Formats: sequence, structure tokens, C-alpha cells
Amino acid sequence: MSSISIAQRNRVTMLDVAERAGVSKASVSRFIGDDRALLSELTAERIERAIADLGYRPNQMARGLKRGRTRLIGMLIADVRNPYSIAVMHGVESACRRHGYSLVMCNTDRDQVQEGEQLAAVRAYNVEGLIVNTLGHQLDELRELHREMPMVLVDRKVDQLDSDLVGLDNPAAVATAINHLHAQGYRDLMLVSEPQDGTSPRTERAAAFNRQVQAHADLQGAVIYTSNDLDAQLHAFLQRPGPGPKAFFCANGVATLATTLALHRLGHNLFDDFGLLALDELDWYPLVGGGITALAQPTHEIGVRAFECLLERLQGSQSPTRTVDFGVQLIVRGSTRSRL
Amino acid sequence: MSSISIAQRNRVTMLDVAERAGVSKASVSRFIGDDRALLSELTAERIERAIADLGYRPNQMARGLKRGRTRLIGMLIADVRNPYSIAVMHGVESACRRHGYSLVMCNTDRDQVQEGEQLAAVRAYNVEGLIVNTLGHQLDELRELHREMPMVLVDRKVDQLDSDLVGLDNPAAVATAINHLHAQGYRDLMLVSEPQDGTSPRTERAAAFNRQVQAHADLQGAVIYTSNDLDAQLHAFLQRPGPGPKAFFCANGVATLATTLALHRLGHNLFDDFGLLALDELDWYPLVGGGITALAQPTHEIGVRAFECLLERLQGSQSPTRTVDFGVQLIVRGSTRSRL
DNA sequence: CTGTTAGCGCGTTCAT
DNA sequence: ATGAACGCGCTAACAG
Repeated sequence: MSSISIAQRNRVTMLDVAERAGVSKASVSRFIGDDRALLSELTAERIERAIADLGYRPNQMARGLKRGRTRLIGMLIADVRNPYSIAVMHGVESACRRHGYSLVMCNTDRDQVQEGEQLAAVRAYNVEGLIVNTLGHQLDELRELHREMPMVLVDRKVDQLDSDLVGLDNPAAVATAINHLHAQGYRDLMLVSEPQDGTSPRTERAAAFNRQVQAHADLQGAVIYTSNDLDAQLHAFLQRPGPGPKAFFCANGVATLATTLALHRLGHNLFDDFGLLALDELDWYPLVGGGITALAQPTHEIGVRAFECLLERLQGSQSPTRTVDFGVQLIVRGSTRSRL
Repeated sequence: MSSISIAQRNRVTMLDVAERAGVSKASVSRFIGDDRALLSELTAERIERAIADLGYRPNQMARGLKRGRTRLIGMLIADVRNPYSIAVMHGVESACRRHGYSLVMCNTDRDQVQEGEQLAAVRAYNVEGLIVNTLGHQLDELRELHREMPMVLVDRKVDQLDSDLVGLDNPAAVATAINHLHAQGYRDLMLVSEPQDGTSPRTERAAAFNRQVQAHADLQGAVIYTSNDLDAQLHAFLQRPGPGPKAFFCANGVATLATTLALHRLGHNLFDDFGLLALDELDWYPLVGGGITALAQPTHEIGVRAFECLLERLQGSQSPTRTVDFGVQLIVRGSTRSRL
């Protein structure tokens, strides 16, 4: 006899409660549902006692089966090891719990096959809604799912998927970055981004960077992508003549780590000869060089807001698709000290 | 009409498949389950076609309700923002998926109330098993749950809870640390740990540290805990006379961050005047000072192993409770360069 | 206010 | 090899 069936046998059910309280299952159901008002004081009390005595817990699976409400929401995450994703997930999770939902984490490891598997799982478990922070390379499956349940995108827009989006105001963030660098006297800028893979933040940040650099007559800018020859590219940039002091603008936490590691390998004393500004704040930034200047995203709030958007949809809102853009907070440290 | 009921209406069920294939629900059920061998070639093919045509997905909720198998695993995590926890979770999740399970993440934020809520949720969703990395302050609830389902502890032992434990061989890890520091010429050691809260790794590491330091006649050791006056404590240690070169041994990633931040605040040039060795490897360690020497845990493997233990139990294993201890890997960097 | 009944989608006897 | 019928735990009509 496996432990499963033992668990099954031991599990106290609604019927047990009903019998113990001397009422019908329906009354118990009303008690645990929202219809407690329909019960007399007496029965309510007896049911409450019975529940406490027996340690009864409603079976969400059964409730879900009947009502179509599992109180489960799924979150697709491209990369759980990215601190940004975790921070957002933490926000989502706390909002979930606050509203009586639980979170099924679906990590896709940036892999299309895994994304497909997770979408299948999400469907199998009847999650009520989906928070999506992934590549969206399973577009068809994603769209099909979207017909069945509300979805909200986090951070990354997915083309041809008409759903709410909670993320960053990328142009504004880039403007904050460029203005700060400019004000500190930097004139030769390089955006370091992870490789373009079609995800919207990367595209948008690069585009905004190019556009805004051109708007400053005294600024020069270039864009590179983290890859095997990152060291060489960084080195070349630092060697070549330019219009003035040089600075890197790292488009996210991963790019920042890669860049600082590379510069470190190249033997540079961080940050004597150049500036660096990071998009995303990480806890170790104060420790490197004189500290890394960062643009902090309100990650927790982004997660909370994403869930709230989803909740509205779950409650029936049919309002047009919406985009929520958060702003960044500039945290100045030694890596962008003035060169004027 | 809410989108929920639309989803309900649209959902293709086993009956739809059966009708389309011209067979009974039972046959479809057999096809879905493990009894595919009992079906004739012909019916199997027709069912397969029908499933593909309709895009049918079995409803795990219903299956779970009937069989008591939800294919859901719960993981209780004390602190999702701790990289260690995340890495382990990632291992758990990939093992889960490989075996057809999904993971419900239950963050407790080191909070007893939240731990209680999550345990209730876990029960409500009929998860088949539990992976626990949390305070275990809801001991009664935890033990009660353990009667219903298998559990495996990760990293932290919980007293009076007789279940498998997957974690680190703490005495061995401490030995590696102390031997390395000793060999590099350090003689005055300070263990920096998060405050003792009863969790076993903290207790074990501190105990092993004290014991092993005493085993070396030429070593002196002390233990402090991260708190508001960490700066002052570190300062005092560095000022006071000792038997030789001083080094910190940080008992985990959080302690390492706190310690390096404090030393940085104190104005020290890391790591000119003292050594530092960290238990747990983080990606930014190469960047600080000449790099932070670390003892890396096989976090991913720990997660995988934890799931595998759980799986054995789910498959009915009644073998006695087991403890799996992993070892660390020493990664030498500049923070422990020789002082001889 | 309360109990009875009929499913939700599926697995599992029993027959055949 | 296959189908009919029942029930998992619960909610939602419908009666009373």
C-alpha cells in the first residue's frame, strides 16, 4: 500500500464534516464558500466546530473541477537565475498569496521546447491566468492559451499577442542614463547589451540609445553585444580615439556582470579610465571599484502590479489592453564620477 | 459572461475525444494512462488522431481528484531572494519537469505566518510531496503533513521531523576552509554567520568551526553574527592583537555580502590586511578585491537529488530515512593569498 | 434557511 | 479488447 492511498484514506472530506456537524454537505459548502450569510447561527457554529475538530481543509482540486476556479496562476519565467526575474516573481507571489492564489512557477530556461512543455502543463492544471516573462517563441500556443485565459506580459512585449504589459519605460530609463553620463562629462558612450533575440527591452533600449545619442551633438555612441569576443570589443573601444571621456552603459544585470568581469580580466583598474552605468540594481554594486552607478527598477512593484492587472481580468474586466510603464531610480556611485 | 466560463465551455474534454474517435471514454482514458498496451492498434490510432485534431489535454485536476495523483510537488522556500535557494529550486524544477511533475513554489519570507499559509495551500492543492527549505517553525503542521505525504528537507535539518535530508557536509566544508586558511598562513580566524536561529547549517558550521580551530594549536578563532553593529565588531577584530594574519570565514552568501560591504564601508582596501573565504559561490566574487576565495556548493545537484529522493518515496520506498551530504569545491582567488 | 440531486472530467471496477 | 456505470470532493441548481 503506497503512501498515496494512505493519504487519500486519511484525508478528511466535506462529508466527514457534514456528518460530524449533523448537517448536509451543501451547508458545509456554503460555509466554506461565500454564502456563509445564508446559514443560521447554530449550524454555522456547529460546522465551524466540526471543521476545527477534524482539521478539515477544502480540496482545491475538487473545487476547481466544479467551479472552474483553481485559484492557481502560472508564471512563465525565461531564466530563474536572473535576479530581475526572481525579484519580479517575489512580487507576484506575495500579491498572489494576499489574494488567495498560489503560484505555479514555470521555468523555461530560455528554451523553446521547455516553453512548450510548460505551456502544456499550465493548461493541464487549469491555471486561471498567466504571467509571462519569456521569449514567446511558442507564439501559436501562447495565443491559443490566451483565448482561454487572461495573460499579462512582464518586461517583454510579445508581438501579435494582445495583452496587458507591465514593464519599464525604456526610453525614459535610457534618457536618465544618457543625461547623467553627459552631465558627468562623458562623451563617448558604448551600450553593452545581451545579444538581440527579439525581446522588446533589448530592442527598445538599443533603439532609444541610438536615437538619443544622436540628439546630443557632442555625444558619440556605439552598441555591442555580449559574446565570446566581448573582451576584444571592449578593449578596442577603450583604445580608439573619441570625442572625450568614455563610458559604458550596460543594458541589464547580466550585461553588467559580463562587462565588469571582462574589464577586470583586461587588467583595468575599475573605474579609473572610464565610466560605467548599469540598468538594474544588484546588491554587490557598491563593492566594485568605487561602486557601480545603477538605475534601479521597482522589481517587486512590477510583480505586484502584474498580478493586479491579471486579477482585474479574472474579475471580468474587458477594458482595452493596457501598458504599465514604471520608471527607474538613479543611484549614483563612483563608476560615474565627474570627468569635467 | 466572464472569460472563465468561456474557457470552460471551450475546453475539449475526454468525452469529445471519445465521440470523435467513435470509442468510449474508458478507451481514451486507457490511452492517456499507462494502459495503452490494452488497446488495439486501430482504436489507439483513432484516439491518437482525435486527440491531435482536437488539441485535447487531459485535465490534471480531474485526474488528481480520481487517482490521488496530482503530479504536483510543493517547495517551501524560506527566502526566494537568496541565490542559494534559487539555484536549488532550479535543480528541483528541472528534475520535476523531467519526470512529469510541476512545481508549486511556496515562499515563506522567513515568516512563521506565511509558512502556515503556505502549508495550508500545499494541502489544499493535494501536492504529492514536499521539498522543504525553511525554518520549520510550524513543526506541528509540518509533522501532520508528513503523515500524509513524503517530504525531503534541503540544507536545513528540522528536529523531530523524521525525513530525508539533502544538504552539505558542513564539518567537511569547514575543514576545507580552515585547512586552506591555515595553509595560506592565516592564524587568527573569525567566522561570520547570520544570527543563530536554530537552523542546522548555522549551528553545525559554528560548532565545527569552534571544534576544528581548537584542534590546531597555532590557531585562534572567534564567531560573530551579522547585525547592526557588524561594522564595529569587524573593526574590533581587526584592531586587536592576535597570533598572526587575520582572516574572515563567511558562513554563507548573505554573510559574505554583509561582511564585504561592512569592510568596504570601514575603508579597508580589500583584501590587503586580512584574508576572506566564503562558503557559497556567487558570480561577482571575482570582481571584489583580487577576487573572493569560495567554497562552491553543488546547488543544482542538491536540488535534483532532493527531488529524486522524493520520487523514490512517491514510488513507495519505505527505506529508513537517509541523509545525503554533498561536498564543496574550493575556488582559490586573491582574498586568501599566502601570508607566509 | 436547509437538504436532495446532478454533474465537473476523469479512472476504474465490472461486465461483455 | 472494449463499454457501462460508479465515484473522487465539491458546487450549483432546485425544492422544500
